[in-house]
Amino acid sequence: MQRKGGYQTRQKAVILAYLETHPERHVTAAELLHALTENGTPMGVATIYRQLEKLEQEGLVRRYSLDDRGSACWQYGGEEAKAGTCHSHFHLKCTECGTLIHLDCDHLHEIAHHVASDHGFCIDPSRTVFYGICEACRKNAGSPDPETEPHHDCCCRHHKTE
Amino acid sequence: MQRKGGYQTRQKAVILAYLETHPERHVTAAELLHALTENGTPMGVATIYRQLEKLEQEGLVRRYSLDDRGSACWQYGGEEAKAGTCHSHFHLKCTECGTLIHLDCDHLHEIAHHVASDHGFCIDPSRTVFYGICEACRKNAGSPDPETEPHHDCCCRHHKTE
DNA sequence: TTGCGTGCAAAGGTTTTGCATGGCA
DNA sequence: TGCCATGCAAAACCTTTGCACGCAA
Repeated sequence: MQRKGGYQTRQKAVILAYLETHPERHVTAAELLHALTENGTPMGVATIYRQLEKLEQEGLVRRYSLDDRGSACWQYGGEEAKAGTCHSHFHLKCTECGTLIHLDCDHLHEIAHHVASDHGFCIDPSRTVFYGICEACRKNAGSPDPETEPHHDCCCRHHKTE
Repeated sequence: MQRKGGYQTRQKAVILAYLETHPERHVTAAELLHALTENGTPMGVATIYRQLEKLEQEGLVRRYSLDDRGSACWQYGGEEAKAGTCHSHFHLKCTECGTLIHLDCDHLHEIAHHVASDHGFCIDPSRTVFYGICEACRKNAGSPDPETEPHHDCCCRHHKTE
């Protein structure tokens, strides 16, 4: 195995370490810059972008475009992070309040299979984000919509972050 | 009904006309700028963004964030465009070649229902894009992956654009 | 006439790039 | 020693904003 990942530098180690210790977070370049500066290990913005790109190519981190517009963000977890945090499930993002819901649900995996087998398209769950309105915001908006009222009889796990 | 849409200006009409005549396209602000300039009806970038924002608020056009990063794009079709082009189905975007696939599939609508009823989250199909690898690119990459080889026994309609 | 819409240019934020220097192997 | 990585600053992009003027109603 030759030069997998190029040179070993302090900057690369620090970035990876940060992402590793926050496996559930989707971090933007700006947040990373800020966090590492406070961390006592400041570095240039260019370095952050360049290293994130490399780490992504190595399969150690994933890049997302969660914000409707604006900045991209990254998260630890590739093939080598089997213990798995977010690469196996889907994300739901509320366009109202911005809440990000992690949803690990068999129904959704079924869909991915269907699309792959019947439409020839391999969905990448780690890059796909469902946009819509979350439960809380729908209730705040005063449109409970009984037909879609949750009845919580599903075994699927889901939790929120950010 | 008062001032629905404010003043009637040449610029607004031209933008809307362009989107109306290309209902299947997802157009970026830059493309619009270029097209309208060639069209003989040039206008400032700021006007384009401002009008697109208004048209979106009026429900006449939809805003998407299709590109992994970079620019947003817009498409004709809101509540008033019932004949419907893209607001009722899902989009699959190939991260390899950029192809955008429009997929109108019952399985997917079923999923949306499941997520709504069991997880309390109302998915907005018009804003949700599935990322992954399309059939053509998977074959080019030389990884046919027999388990997910398409067998085309699905009645769902799908077509490509852009 | 009133005030929204327009155009231009400047400013905003995110990401990329050029170039000289620094540091890993 | 040979390159790759870094840092800084400038540039590239997309989008928004300020301001004076134009135009719809």
